[in-house]
This record gives sequence, C-alpha cells and structure tokens, in this order.
Amino acid sequence: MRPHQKEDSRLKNVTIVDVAEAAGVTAMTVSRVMKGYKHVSPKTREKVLRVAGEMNYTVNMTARALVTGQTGIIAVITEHLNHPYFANLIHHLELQLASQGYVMRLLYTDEELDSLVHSTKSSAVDGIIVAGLHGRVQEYLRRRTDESQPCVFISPESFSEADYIRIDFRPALTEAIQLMITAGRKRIAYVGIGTLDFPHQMLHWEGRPSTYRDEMEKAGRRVELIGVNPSIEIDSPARIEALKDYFQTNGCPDGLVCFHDEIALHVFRALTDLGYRIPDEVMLVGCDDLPFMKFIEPPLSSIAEPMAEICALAWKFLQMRIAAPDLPLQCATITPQLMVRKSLLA
Amino acid sequence: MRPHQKEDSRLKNVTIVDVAEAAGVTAMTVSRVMKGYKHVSPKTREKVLRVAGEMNYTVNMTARALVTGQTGIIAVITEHLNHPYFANLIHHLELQLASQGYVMRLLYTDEELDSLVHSTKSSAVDGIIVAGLHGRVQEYLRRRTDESQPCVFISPESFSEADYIRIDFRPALTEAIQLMITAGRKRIAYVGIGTLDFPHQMLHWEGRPSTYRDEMEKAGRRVELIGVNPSIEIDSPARIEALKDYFQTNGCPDGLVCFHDEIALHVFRALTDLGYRIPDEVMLVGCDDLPFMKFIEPPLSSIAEPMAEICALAWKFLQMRIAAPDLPLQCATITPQLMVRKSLLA
DNA sequence: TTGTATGCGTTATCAC
DNA sequence: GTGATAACGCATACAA
Repeated sequence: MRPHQKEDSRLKNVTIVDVAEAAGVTAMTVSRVMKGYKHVSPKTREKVLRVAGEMNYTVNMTARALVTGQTGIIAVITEHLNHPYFANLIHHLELQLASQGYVMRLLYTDEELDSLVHSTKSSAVDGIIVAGLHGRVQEYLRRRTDESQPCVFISPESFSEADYIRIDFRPALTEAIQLMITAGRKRIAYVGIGTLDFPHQMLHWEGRPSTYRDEMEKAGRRVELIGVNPSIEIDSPARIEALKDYFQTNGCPDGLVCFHDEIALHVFRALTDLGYRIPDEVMLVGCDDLPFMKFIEPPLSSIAEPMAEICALAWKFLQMRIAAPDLPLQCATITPQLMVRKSLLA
Repeated sequence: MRPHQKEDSRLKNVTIVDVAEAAGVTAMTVSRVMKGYKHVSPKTREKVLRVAGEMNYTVNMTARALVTGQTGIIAVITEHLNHPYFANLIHHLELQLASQGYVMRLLYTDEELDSLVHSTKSSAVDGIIVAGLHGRVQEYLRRRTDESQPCVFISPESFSEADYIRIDFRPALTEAIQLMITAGRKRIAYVGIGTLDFPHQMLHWEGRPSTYRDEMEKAGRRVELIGVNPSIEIDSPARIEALKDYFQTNGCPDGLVCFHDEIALHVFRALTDLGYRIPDEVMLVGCDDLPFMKFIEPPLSSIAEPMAEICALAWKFLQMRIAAPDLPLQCATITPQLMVRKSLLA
C-alpha cells in the first residue's frame, strides 16, 4: 500500500512535477514555461506545453500564492447587492478586474469590521476596494492592521489617510434645488433616511442632506426634513404608508428632494395614491439614476453617477498602489450629472 | 545582513512560528489553538491566544489551503450584475455563504467556458454554484475537467449530470395566460429576446416561450412572437422605439406576456407613449417581480421567484456534496408565484 | 497534552 | 537555457 496516495477518494491532482517527469525536464522548467518566461528553448517550451495539455495540468494558484505572496484576488467591500446602486458598482468593478485577470472576493459591510479586516489580511488578497462603509470609514481605517495593504475608497467623503475616489453630489443637487426655486416652488422638503421623530439626525450625513440645508438657508427657506426608516428590504409598504400619513397630516410640499431613487419611488407611489400630480403640484428628484426612473410616468428626474468611469479610476488607483506602494496619496473627485426629466419641468 | 529578511519593502508577516517562540510552545500547539482544537490545556491556550493577539497574528489561509486542500471559497458563475435578477440572486447567495464562513468568488459567464473551468480548477475553490449559463450548460459540463468538484446549478432547465435547483415557470405563466383568456382577450402575444425578423428563434428556449406556445395551441389561438434585441444595457431606447414601431405597424395585442420585467418595463413605456391604457386595452405581465413593478402606475403583474429559498437550497445541496462527494444526485423544483396586480385585472 | 518530522505545489535563487 | 536546493506557512501523522 503506497503511502500518500489518497486511494480513498479521488486521485491526486497532476502537479508540476508530474508534467516535468513526463516531459523529461525539471519542475523549474515547467514553471518557467507556464509563466511564459522567455529563456526557454522553443523545443522544450513546445514539448512542455503539449505534455501539460495532454495531462490536463493546471497551475495550483494556492501554491503559487504561497511563495509569491500574490493571489490575483481583489477584495471588494460593499453594501448588500439587492440595492441596485451597489449591484451596478460591483458589476463595473468586476468588468475592470476581469479585464486584467484578477478575480473578485465579495465582502458585505454588515460583518464586523474586525472580521472584514481579518478576511483581507495576511496576503489573502492583493488589494481592497471599499465601496460601502460610509460613516464607518474612519473606524475601519483605525482597525486596519496591515497599513501597507493597497486599499482604495469610493465614497462621497474625502479623507487624508488613503487613496480615494470622491463622488461629489453638491453641484447636481444644487442645480435641482435651483430648478425648483426658479419654478416658484415655496416649500421644498428633503426625504432621507432617518426617523420621523428625529429627522434632523440625517444632517449628520456629510453629503447630500447638508447640501440641501445649505441651499435652503442661502435661499432663506425653511428646512423641512422627512425621515423614512432605513430598510433592508427594498420594497417597503411601511415606508409608503408613513409617507402618506405625513403628507395627509402636514399637507404636501411642492418640491421633494429624495436621498436616493428607491425613496423617490416610494414617494412617487405615496403621491400617486393620494392623487397628487407630478410635477404640477409636486416636483420630484431622486439620486443614482436607477434604470427604472425614466420609465415611470411621468419620468422621474435623478442624479447619475458615471459608474464605469468611477470604477475604472478606482481600479487604476489600486493597480498603481499595488505596483508602487510608496506612491503619494491618490485622489480624484467625480461629479455626477443631474438628469432633468418631466418631474422637474415647470 | 540576515538572509530572507526582505528589508527592501515591508516586514515579513508574523507566522505561526513567531507566535510559538513568543509563547514558549511549538508551532503545532499554536496551530491547534487557532483551529479551536480541544486537547490543549486551558493555560497554554490562553497564553497562545494572548500572545497571538498581541502580535496581531492572523492565520495565513493560503498556506492552510495548500495543505488541507480546502480554501473556504465558493465560486459563483453568474450573468452580469447590472441585471437586478442576478444581483438579487448573488445577494442571497452571499448571505448564505457568509453565514457559514465561506467567501464568494464572482465569475461572469461572458468569459470563455474554458477560462471559467480553469478559474475554478486545481482546488482553488471548494465548490461551484452556476446560476447563469442557460443554454450553455451542456457545453460547460462537457468541458469540466475535474468531475469531482462539487457543483450545483440553478436553472430553468433540468438535467441528469449534476445537482440542480430547477425553477419551473410553467404553472405561473399558464395562470397568467388563463387570466387573460378568461378576461376575453383575443390577441395575446409574447415579447421575448430575439429579432423582429426571426422571432421564432426564441422558441428554442426550453422554458417560458414554449409554455406560451403550448397554451396558445391548447386554446386554439394564434402564436404572435415579438422579438426585442438582446441588450447588455438595461436601459435601451432602441428597444422602446422598435416596440412602438411594431405596435403602430401591426396594431396592439390586447394581452402581452413578457420574458422578464425589464422587457415589461420597456413595453409599458412604449404603450404609455402611444396612449394605450393598461389593463383596459392591453393586459401585461412580466417575470422576476423586480421591486419597481408594483410601483408603476398601474402596478404591473409579474412572476416572483422565492429567491431566498432557492439560494438556501442551492447552498444546502452544495454543502451536502462537499461533505459527501458520492451522494446520489440531488435535485429540486421550485415553483414561482404569479403576482396579480392591476395590469392583469379585468 | 505536547512535540517532531514531513509534505502540500510552487517559485526564488544561485549554480552550471 | 536548465537544474538543484531551499523556502513559503501551515497541518497531518505519529511519537512521546
């Protein structure tokens, strides 16, 4: 009984040594051929390739990674993919990575931060793209144990400790609000994620809500915040009921700025149920420009991020960082574009 | 100058041996502690854990994988994630895998089949879930080199060479068509992916279109197939224009069955633009029950797959197969449910 | 309960 | 251009 033969289950995989023996060369030579190394005679290269093909040999990436320290894996930290925005982001990232022969390891942000750090440590991945830790980024950076691990952030925030792509919604949001003001709208409210009781908490968000507040103050208007519950389920009847309650109790604003398109969709449904006409009685704008927005009747306005560009840039930054760890900090600001549709037209 | 110290770039990672030395034990003991092995004295366990924590030690999964042959990685082969159906599928799979400590490696089906096979071979992953090779499954199975690698399919088709979850749309689709017939609709057409010139090619699809054809024949109705171009972009103005052309040229059917919800959305837009009233003049049903369907005015009917259930089952099958490679073939059929909304109500 | 020897499949390094 | 040797970091098998 030969030892180490694993006769119990399936056969051993064919290794580089097997190929070497069959081809009458050394493992090193096979290795060189598999990596496309130049200094091998055409004769041996051809033979090795032929034999490897016949034996159905595949390089064991695990073993290679152990010695080279490079895995060809990029970890992507994202929010739940049932949110179309993040699904689209991951989609474009995947296309970028695949074009360079990398594969993606998907990680959700609802794991413990320590667990996230752990999953990406110890040369298990060549780099990290963080696209969904808004609000917990500082905490995450603090817990990172391997500072040298390449890491790029995609975020509405900007910060000084890491490479990042910043998405700046301020110009587009300002433009939308100005459109409403120009159209003579008097009562412009913001619908964001928060609670109806303490809607002002949402202003702690560095990004969109504060832009709204600034614009309101600049125009001398009253700030009106409508908070809807955060919800893992995209489809939330409770949200719609809450919105209808709000509009029935407080009357309806004549301009509504929504944190993102799903909320805009819920608002649309609530308004439609109550018989309000868009845009005659209420103007409406969302954010992210999800595909369905333009199909609604009337077509709903939104703010479109150039996702392909964002992801290409993030991947470029990460590749640069991998190639040159000591590169100075890289950053870029992307400015999304307001898509004006009927819901914003006077 | 000490050899192997890599002074050029960052310091070496702390290994199991470093921890062992610092804790005054052997590497083996540290290994046992890290794996939660029972037969270690509480004293040493505690000390090792403390030291490991202080030294910020993390198990190198690559090295572990090399010797155990298990990576904790599951490959998932899917269509592009900008399609909400697949994004939702991946979402639920991710939740399942993460709950068991596995991570997901994302692979897109538009790579070469050989490339897919290659990426999952050689013990690089513990198992595979295939969720988007419809129509190329046979070819994929033929090219698999490592038959023993656990692999589960999620598919509208059923087959005998591998474990699978089959999604059977026939009952729900039949129900929708019967609703239209009962409502007195005379001209019921199917809108699928194909070409306007050769729409009958879509009947080659084993699933939904053939169900439609069967029901039409059973009812003695004429089969009317409307083909829209396949499109990587979800948002396709060309499709809408083509649909409007079709309806203007041929008149509009009074019942429309759509291959999936995006097509239903495009049809909705085309009908709305042309002034047709839903459901009075045209009844409409889609497939996949994407979240926006119920928000459209009027709310659009669809067919809802129980995605959480599907993914839980697929993951269960895969785990079973991993644990017992010689298990008999596993299969299950899931029956989605028709969501009747205003677009189907007489 | 703990330690010793050995191998997992590959590549880096230095010879030849 | 090719080969020999020694790691990479960890776990299995067995001994103590």
